[in-house]
Order: sequence, then C-alpha cells, then structure tokens
Amino acid sequence: MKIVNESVVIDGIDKTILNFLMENAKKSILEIAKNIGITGAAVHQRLRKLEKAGLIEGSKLMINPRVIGYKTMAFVGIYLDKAISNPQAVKQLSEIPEVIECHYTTGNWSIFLKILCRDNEHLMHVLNKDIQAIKGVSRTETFVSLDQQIKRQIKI
Amino acid sequence: MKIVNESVVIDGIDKTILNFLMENAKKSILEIAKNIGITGAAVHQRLRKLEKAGLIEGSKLMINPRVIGYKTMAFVGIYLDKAISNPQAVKQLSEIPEVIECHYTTGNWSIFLKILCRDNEHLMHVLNKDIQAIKGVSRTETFVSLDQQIKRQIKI
DNA sequence: ATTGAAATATGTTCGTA
DNA sequence: TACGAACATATTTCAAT
Repeated sequence: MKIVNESVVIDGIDKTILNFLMENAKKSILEIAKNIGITGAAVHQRLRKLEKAGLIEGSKLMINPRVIGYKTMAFVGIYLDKAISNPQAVKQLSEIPEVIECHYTTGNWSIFLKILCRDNEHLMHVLNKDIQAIKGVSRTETFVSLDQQIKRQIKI
Repeated sequence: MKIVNESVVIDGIDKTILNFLMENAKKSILEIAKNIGITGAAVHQRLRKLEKAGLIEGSKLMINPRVIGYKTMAFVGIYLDKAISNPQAVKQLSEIPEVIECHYTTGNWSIFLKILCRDNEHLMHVLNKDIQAIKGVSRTETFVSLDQQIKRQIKI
C-alpha cells in the first residue's frame, strides 16, 4: 500500500525506517536494514529521499525537564485586543523562554500557549510579568497540567 | 554557575553539549567538542554522566506531519463523569492514534488533549466516533490550531 | 531501487595525567 | 575531569545490476 501526498510517495519500508527513527533517532542504519532485510546502503538512500521530500524536520535530543527543575507545565489562552497585530504579540512571546508552544487558534482565545515553568511561583511570574506586559494582551486563562499521560508523535 | 537538582549537577559545558544536541541530535560529538574546546572523549564522558542522571530521555526523529497529509491540529477539553476513573479513560484514549498528548488538568476540563488529524472531516470523526465513544466522556470542547508559530524545547 | 565493497567519519574505551 | 591513541562501528559513496 502506498500513500501519495504532495509528491511524496511513502511505502511500507519507508514507514518502518521512519517509525524506528522516530522512536530512537540514534538507531543505526545497519540495524534497521537488518530488521527489514535490505542493505544499509538502501536504507541510507531512502532516508536521503525522505529528507529531500521535506518529510524529515530533523532530530532532537529529548531531555526530561523535571530533572533540571522544570516541573510545572501550563496552558494559557490569551485574549488579544482587536487592534493589536497577532505577529507583533507572537514576536514578543517568542522572547519568553518558558513559552514552548504558541498557536493561533479558533474559538474565544486568539493565542494559545504551552509554557513550562519551574514551579507555581515561577508560573505566576511568567503570567503576571512577562505575558501581561505584552501590548494587546487583555486577559489570560490558565490551566495547569497535573500529569501528562500521553506524549508521542503521530504513527505513520 | 552550577545548577543542582535532584542530585544532578550541570555546568556550562554540559549545557552547551545538551543545547547542541537538543537542536540536532545527530550533531557529532567531535564537532561539539571542537566548539567547546575539549576532546571528543570528554564530551562523550559527560554525555554518559547526563544519561545516567536520567536527564536524557532519548532522541527522536522529527517528521513534518503535513507532508504525509496530517494538516489539522486541535486541542480538546474533556468533561468526564465523576463516576468514571481517569485511568480508564486515558487507557482508551491511548488507543486513538490521533491523540498525541493527554493531560490531566486543573480547571473545568478533566482531561485535555492535543490531537492531529488529516483534515476537518477526519477531526469530526475522531471527536464524534472515537472520543465520544469512551465511557464517562460527557462533553468535549474543541479548538483548532490554525497556525503554530512557536515549537521548541525549554532552553537549558 | 538495491547491492557489496571501499573510503571516510564517528563513537567508544582505556591508560595516564 | 580531561587527554590522546587505539579500536570498534557507522555512515557515505559508487560502480554495477
């Protein structure tokens, strides 16, 4: 079975390669190759094709933020004044290191954030000092993630 | 300056190494070593220490879901019946591949999801068929991410 | 697209400082 | 911790099919 999208053709072998590497980017090409039953050179060539197609965005070392003291994850919905341009606010939000995701969303909020703080006190500071300081931010609504039970990429 | 947390001591060199690899997990140890001004063996040794400390969770190949046709990201707040156990619902949510994050949150919602779908039709199906089918889910509130402007890990 | 083999680059270990 | 050298693996290229 093949999936065709935006001129990218992915077959089952490509999927297997990607799923292995999405789980562990350091898994060796040779190991993957052995598992599939083709040579390392073939896996390598397929990876180059997939990279060229823009399917692969890169690879990231994942760290556990808790171990360096970041224990409070929160989501923040932001009400933005109509007069204020969205890009302007986003530019300032990107300068707050605690902001790890920023979305332009449908619904009541204009902007929706995921932020990561050390503790509740730190969270309060980011909300009241850093985010409220941004021009156009009229009000925010915050909820804290007490526990994250699922964290994964889409299975391809 | 040193940060001490949970018996993990991280100095500036460790931070530099980690920040490089968080950006690109495939960056070679030697390149990082050259940049810092120490040998590859020293970088290697520090990485082993950090791994042992549980700071490193692994490395993941990041793919662009849009290229394989996943273009609609949405957030879903779920109201759960008091009678229903949270873990039971989470177990069933984990069987829906479109659910890429699941949080137990403060506020009105019991559970908060990030889901990734191909399009609005697919999203509707996941909401009405898959999520509503879960026992204890009384109501959901959904908002769609029209554009994600920030996506990063915490800078350490 | 795939192979096998060669060439290059990288990761890993270890004795020493 | 860090070094350098030796060793072990992995990646990358390429001509041939």
